[in-house]
Amino acid sequence: MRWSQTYIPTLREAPADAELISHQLMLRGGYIRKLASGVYLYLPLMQRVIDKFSQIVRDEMNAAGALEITMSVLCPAEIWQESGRYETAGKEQMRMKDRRNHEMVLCGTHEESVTTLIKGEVKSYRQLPMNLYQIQVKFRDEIRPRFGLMRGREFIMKDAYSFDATEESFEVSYGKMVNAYFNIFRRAGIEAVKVESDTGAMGGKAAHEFMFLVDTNAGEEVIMFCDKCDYAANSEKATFVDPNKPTLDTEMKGMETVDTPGAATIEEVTFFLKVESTRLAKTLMYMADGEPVAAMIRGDRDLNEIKLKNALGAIELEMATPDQVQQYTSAPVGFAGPIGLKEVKILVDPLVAELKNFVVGANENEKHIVNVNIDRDFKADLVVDLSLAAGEDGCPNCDAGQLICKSGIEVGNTFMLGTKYSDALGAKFLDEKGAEQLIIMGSYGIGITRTPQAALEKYCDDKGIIWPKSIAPYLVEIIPLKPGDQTQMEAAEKIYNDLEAAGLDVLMDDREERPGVKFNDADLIGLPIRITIGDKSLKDGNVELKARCEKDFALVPVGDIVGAVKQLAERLN
RNA sequence: CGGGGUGUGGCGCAGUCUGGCAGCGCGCAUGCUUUGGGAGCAUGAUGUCGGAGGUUCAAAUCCUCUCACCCCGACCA
Repeated sequence: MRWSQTYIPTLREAPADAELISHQLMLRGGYIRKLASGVYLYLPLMQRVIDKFSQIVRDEMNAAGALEITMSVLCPAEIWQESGRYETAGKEQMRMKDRRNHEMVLCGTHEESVTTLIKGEVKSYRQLPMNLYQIQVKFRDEIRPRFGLMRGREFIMKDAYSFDATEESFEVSYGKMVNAYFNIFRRAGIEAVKVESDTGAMGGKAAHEFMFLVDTNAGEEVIMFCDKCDYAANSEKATFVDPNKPTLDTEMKGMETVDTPGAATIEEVTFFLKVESTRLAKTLMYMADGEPVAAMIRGDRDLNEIKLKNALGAIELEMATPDQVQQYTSAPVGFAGPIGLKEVKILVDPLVAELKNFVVGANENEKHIVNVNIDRDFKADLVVDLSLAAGEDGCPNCDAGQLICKSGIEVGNTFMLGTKYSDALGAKFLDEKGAEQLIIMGSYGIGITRTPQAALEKYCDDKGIIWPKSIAPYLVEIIPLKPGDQTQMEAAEKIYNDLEAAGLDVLMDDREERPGVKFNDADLIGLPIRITIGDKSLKDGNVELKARCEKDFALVPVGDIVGAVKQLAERLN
């Protein structure tokens, strides 16, 4: 492709509303433009990136035995109502009515559609296993779209769905997908790690996420890693071994209400009462689907709202407002406790449940109660892990390990759905014995538009993008410094034709621009290899061959360029 | 939804406090010169100042309402 024949509108300055480096580079490099909040247009370079990454995904999915199909973005609301997700998806779901006033959904994922398809087709265990996938646009009315393609309201996703007759067969299917994912990200030049994750609104029994680890503030997820073993989990999901176990009293002491004037926070109370924060239980008031809930966490720990939400089976969970706290505890924020609470469900973290003689709020302004003991002084409705794992916590998987926090961008996910959707929508088959069984399902996503942008958080420098070669829009950029010069252009055309004939993707900057402009644009759009054709080296029959990620260039005779380019590409990421 | 902020030519911004000709840099067009890391000179085009209403002799500027966009939080299949 010649620069003059395509459309690469580079910008000297990034539009002011782009925060992330990757977002700025996408805009400045002429890859994308914004149409509305969370809605982007993909320009020619981006389209090529999408095509290249999609092709890698396609190759590996096909190699794993999955079949490509295309399902409609539109879906009748009824099957979402049947699966129950019409409720749980809530405002996240784009909806519309057709001209007959029929409710339709603009899908953000396709479990309902694909399960409806399968239920009409699969009748026998002989037809299983099966895996169907598509690469298609998705709609999610994100509460807060941001970071360009990282969190849009419309985006492209590869979504796959597996169908199996038995658990054993499902394990194999799931393993194939996990394996395919590692291949995909490796081939795309992106190092992704697999971590345990919460299942969220997808439901099912377990899930994993594939994370691209970054040092920038683009990481929307916090991942906990063990420094000794291979344990890795999203912080939403991570469990841990408590490293700060307090020494426990042997006997229960008598409960006593004490004045704690001005002491509402954990720090203030520990200072005032001169007790360790590990001997104090904080009681956090939440509203779960409109019902008040008290969650008790040891003073030194933070609550994991996902764990709380899951323990309650709640759809909506939010912290109680100060007014609600006053209403349910008869005290201002800071003095809530479990004793005397009425009509409030009490959930207690195990680290609190094991304590003896601990401190809680008294549900009375400026008062706390000391020497409180669970069961004797109050009853928990449920004792369940509610604590957020933190750095330096013990690893839940091995003895010696400590957890470490890292920031990551989710580029893929895999869900063990079990029979949630087949049950809800009635997708059954007959097994060998002629007995009716529910199909066991999995679903598997990869962000086609998100992943390349995520990669840019790492693959860039102060001049611009440095694409991994397999998802770069072109492999090579040729820069004839003087397009008006006949000798230079002859060399440029020969190189251009030779490279194209060798099947390599080439972009030639044939614009009548000054060298500085071309060099800067080349660095900005970030093609892996640059060939500069100028008088300096051409007088000896050479051109300059340079990798975007390296500082030095090599002189290569015009006739040897194809081999030299291939050789250079070989050692680039 | 709560908190903070921004809307002025394609992009980046000044002007708003204190009402008085709508400006600057880049980009764009034409010409000449220039040509190995974002050229110089000259000439030129491009704006319903986000929108609606109001105050005023006069509104980008003051008031009211509204819309869009960004950041933090909640949310995230």
